[in-house]
Amino acid sequence: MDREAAVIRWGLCCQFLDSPIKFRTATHRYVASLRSRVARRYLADISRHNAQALIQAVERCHQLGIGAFRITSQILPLATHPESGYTLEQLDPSGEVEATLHLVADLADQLDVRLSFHPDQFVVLNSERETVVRSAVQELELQAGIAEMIGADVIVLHAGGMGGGTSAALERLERGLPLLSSTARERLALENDDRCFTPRDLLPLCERTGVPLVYDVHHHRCLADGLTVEEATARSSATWGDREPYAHLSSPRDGWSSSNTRAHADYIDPADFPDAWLGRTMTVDVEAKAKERAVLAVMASVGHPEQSEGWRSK
DNA sequence: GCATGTCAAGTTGTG
DNA sequence: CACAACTTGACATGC
Repeated sequence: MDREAAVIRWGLCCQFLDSPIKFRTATHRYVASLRSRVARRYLADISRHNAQALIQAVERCHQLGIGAFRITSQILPLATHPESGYTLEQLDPSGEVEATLHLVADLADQLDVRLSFHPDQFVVLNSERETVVRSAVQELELQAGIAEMIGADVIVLHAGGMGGGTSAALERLERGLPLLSSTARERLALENDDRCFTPRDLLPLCERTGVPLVYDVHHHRCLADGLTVEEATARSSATWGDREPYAHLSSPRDGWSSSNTRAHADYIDPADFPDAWLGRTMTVDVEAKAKERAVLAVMASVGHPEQSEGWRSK
């Protein structure tokens, strides 16, 4: 009978610092200045480049012992833009990009690199404005489609705005869930943020709907709710059922006693790694500006806590 | 080559 | 009321 040892799966967010792997982006203003055939070729180039970069990213993570990778929302830049937008079929009629994305799925599976998405702040499923909700659904569906192709099992979303108060906002969020396809809905996870929604706010919704909670301990420390880190860890982990729980870790750039504790530091201060996470099996995305260097550093320091004395990011 | 100004989107909180 | 802060670069352009 083999029983897997409890272990943290460390995750890198979106980009590399030292490794020569770059994801390209595009701006609407520039694309709009091109003739349509040129624009399509330009965007097709970028999507081919980014799909290849994703293969390299998965390989590089594996080489470094990094077990998770968050994919940039710009992987297919402007895909959902009202004017410059496109479908993968239009952009890539030969299916080359799609074939590469299927290779990513095989590779990530083989190398055991967990892939996720994290739509950015413009994606607000609980907005009071209908048009905003519609574009949020559109963006989530796009990312879900890519997620399905590459085998990403998580799309992490902030709960959104607070218009009308916390309970009204949470109700709107819950009403937004059925607007999603099963592909998107099955991958959706919510994250506590540092301004509006705490774990205590979100856990009941997560427990009731089956949408798991990604526990961001830095946000929780910025916006406390009476739950201890231990309690929030246990309850959020439980929302993942049989799946591996997901959490976020970062350190404040200017320290915990500064006026701005929200900005992220280059590295993780080992003191910020919660004791409650020791001995757990979970994925921890490292949100730090020094990217893979920071992931490797925190892996080493948590693995050898006796050596972390006096260790500082700056 | 290198510096510069600009970039789709929402929401909150500060000045 | 206007604007920065979030994830923060990366891009094309102009010198």
